[in-house]
Amino acid sequence: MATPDRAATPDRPRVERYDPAEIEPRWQARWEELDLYRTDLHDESRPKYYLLTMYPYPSGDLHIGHWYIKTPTDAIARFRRMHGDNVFLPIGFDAFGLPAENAAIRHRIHPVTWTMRNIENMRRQLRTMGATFSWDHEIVTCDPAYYRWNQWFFLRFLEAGLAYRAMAPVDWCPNDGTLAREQVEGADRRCWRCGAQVEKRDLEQWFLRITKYADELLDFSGIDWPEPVRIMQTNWISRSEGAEIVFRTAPDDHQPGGDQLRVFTTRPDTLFGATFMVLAPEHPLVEKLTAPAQRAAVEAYVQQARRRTEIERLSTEREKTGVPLGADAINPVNGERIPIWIADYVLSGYGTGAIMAVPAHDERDFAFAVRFGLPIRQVIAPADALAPVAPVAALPPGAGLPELTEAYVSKAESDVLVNSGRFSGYAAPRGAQAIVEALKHEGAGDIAVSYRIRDWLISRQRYWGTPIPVVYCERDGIVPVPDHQLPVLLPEEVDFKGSGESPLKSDPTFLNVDCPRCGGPARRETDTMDTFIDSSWYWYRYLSPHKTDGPVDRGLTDRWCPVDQYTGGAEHAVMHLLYSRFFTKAIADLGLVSHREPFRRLFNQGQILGADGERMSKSRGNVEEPGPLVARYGADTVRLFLMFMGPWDQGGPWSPTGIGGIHRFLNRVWTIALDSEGVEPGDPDAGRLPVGETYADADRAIRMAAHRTLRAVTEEYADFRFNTMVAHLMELANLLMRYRGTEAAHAPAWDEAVRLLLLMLAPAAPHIAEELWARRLEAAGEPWSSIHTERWPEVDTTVLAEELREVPIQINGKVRDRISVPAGISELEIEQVVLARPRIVELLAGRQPDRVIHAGGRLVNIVVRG
RNA sequence: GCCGAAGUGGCGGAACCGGCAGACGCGGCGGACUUAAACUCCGCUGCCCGCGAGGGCGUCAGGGUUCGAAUCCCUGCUUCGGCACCA
Repeated sequence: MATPDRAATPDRPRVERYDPAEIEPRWQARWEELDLYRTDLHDESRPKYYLLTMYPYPSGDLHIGHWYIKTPTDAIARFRRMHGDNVFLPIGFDAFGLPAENAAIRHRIHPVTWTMRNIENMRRQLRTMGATFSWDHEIVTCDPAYYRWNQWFFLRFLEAGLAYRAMAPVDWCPNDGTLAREQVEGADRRCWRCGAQVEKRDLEQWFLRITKYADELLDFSGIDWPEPVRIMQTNWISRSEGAEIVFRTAPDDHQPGGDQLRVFTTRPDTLFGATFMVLAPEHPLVEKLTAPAQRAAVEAYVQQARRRTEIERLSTEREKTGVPLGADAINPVNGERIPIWIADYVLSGYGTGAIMAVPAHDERDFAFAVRFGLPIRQVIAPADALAPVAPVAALPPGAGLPELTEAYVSKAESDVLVNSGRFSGYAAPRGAQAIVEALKHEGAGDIAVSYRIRDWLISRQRYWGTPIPVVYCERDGIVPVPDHQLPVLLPEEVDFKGSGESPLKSDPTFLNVDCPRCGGPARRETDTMDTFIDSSWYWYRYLSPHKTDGPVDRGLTDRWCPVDQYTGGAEHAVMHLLYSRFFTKAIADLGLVSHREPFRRLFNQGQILGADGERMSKSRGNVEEPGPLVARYGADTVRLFLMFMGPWDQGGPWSPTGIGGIHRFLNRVWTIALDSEGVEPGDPDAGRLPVGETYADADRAIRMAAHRTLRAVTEEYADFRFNTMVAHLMELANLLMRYRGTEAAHAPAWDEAVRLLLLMLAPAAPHIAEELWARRLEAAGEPWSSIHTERWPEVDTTVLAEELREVPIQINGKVRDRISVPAGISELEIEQVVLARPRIVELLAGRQPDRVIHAGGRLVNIVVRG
């Protein structure tokens, strides 16, 4: 601890030491008592600033990672407030989800109890950060007052055709039923509880039609988001343009043929090179087209594909597998019969679940053809391969082309079609166009767009989530729950043994209901919603958390949205942020909000890892708690240390090494502010101005340093560069420390520098800044007012204009000398001074400079030969 | 495999537009204060040569552009993040 009292002399009173444990709770209580940070959402006299930080999952304890995320966000809020903005910084809890349910199964504790206990704990811990959250707007997503609106949105989506039901595979354990992704463990995919082999099973589930907005979601104009996030979302959506082509099955001994087989291709120009077709094993026509002789092999393959672990299926290294159906398809462009195969490298979920295989021009098809001895026909060639032979169209098949040893995959516009009937000789892009037009004429194809993104599967076969508000009536089928019956409450008395089915099925009073339409017997939907639904609109609810006649307050969302700044982890770059954008667009189309993008600016902060470099988690035992550090150094030190560690978007492994340096810095600030007269007995030069410096020099140096620091720090806060911001404050403090006890410490410049230092420190280390501010006011006999309601100071540019600039002088790019020049001196003048310097004259040794380069007055480089 | 980010002292990192490499902090060394220790304060601290003034070498490796490159370009290596047979 600092012991400035060591410097006490009989004439001067002892100065108390810096004691964060006393200061911090006192100010936190005071701020709360004064409602200092309550945001008046209806105050229109100031510009609004909606600052959103991703709401935490209430895992139980706040770890150092939460501080790393939230603390700089709080500094931003305070910084904006000091600029006169009306800042809204809400907080809440992402309270639904699997961990609560797992706790229920493992420890026989109800998810409600577990969750609410954790939230209580985290609320208390969050307050120790000294952050300015608007607690009066808190939301908790497992509260029926919140999730009823999930249900309400779902019903609106259902009406609008944005929600629908379809079959989809889930991970299924024979003992424990449906499993979430985290419940499937290990490379061989075993159940987390019983260890049984997990398989895929098809269930009817609910989807939201996010694909309807695919094109709009690719458009990021008007929002300021990090490039990597935009790229990730763009890749996730993956729009590809091409054609859909209709093949027909050929008649044979077993079936009459004529069935349509639609394929999507980005390369219709390669149609003549299609030598076989491949269907996904799940393709609906597989059953019908399979020849009796192939039936056993096909069924075995389909079975195998279903059981295959994801790891295997995802491996691109794996050798291609597949089975012929024993049926043929007819190529619409030339009437050629080609065999139909099934193979798991064709995905049922993308395009049409079927492809035309063009082995000459697709690596995967090439590998497959080689493996199974299927023909490979080159139909695209680089222009120069054919140059000597003309006309191309007259060539016999394959003439002049070397045999392919690998697929020729090229997007060169100069490529030419060969072996393609009347299209031979066309340049590839024109060939593609011509072939599609020809197909279109015959109703056998058209241009088409395909997306990688799938509709959003929101059904979860779990308890701890929002019940999906529909019932299944024996007579009326799917019936939505009417609005006035919302919320459909989660029943409390359910069975968490976790065996087989959703706990919701174990409660007959929940399960069995009267049909809202006919009053007859009906069964409730027992699936709950993906928790990403909760987080897809929570920032709207923050504005009016207690509203009962609708999910959002139109007046407030119009005024406060879109969110000005969103901060959160990059792990949400795709799912959460894409779903949120979708939700906003969807509810804009429903007329509920009047903007189409939720977050104007996004910043991804990095992640703090455990000391072992791994993600912090209880199971790894590498969770770092801030509690002991706060107890030892205080919240301000911990806040500042987290900001100082490195760039905020970088994160990294946790190490408290160096936190003492921050604490020493705050001690120095304390000393500077309260004990400017004191001198350090350990410093031989203490109390004396540096050699050769006059009082006026010192005064100017202090003023200059303060304003230079202010200029830098202001920019650094605005750009979230907190690490260098802290470094600049340290530099200023170090400089002031040198003048402590000298006559310069009595001057107005000193006083102003201290004042600026405290104001600049206030957003980052709010408690110590407030304490020292209060003491200054008291010493000056002025009434107290909080430093956090002060205006951010202005840089005095006239001070900076007096600055002397040090200019390095290089000879052939190496620094050999330096001179001090006043700002505004001309290049010619500089050059004259430079060339007269004894050291430069000596080093030039009579040689004439070839060139003298001036880098905007920042540097001089003399270029000389030899 | 593809897409993205990044490689700088013993460590975290700084250098924002191509212009002083290593700010600031940690650690280390030396010193002051102290009966002593802790605390605090002061000085030094990239590597090599030199008593010194000073010089040489240095930003993952190799090449290039430039008066000048950590920064731009090419090739390669390593690490991290995302996606992963998307027709």
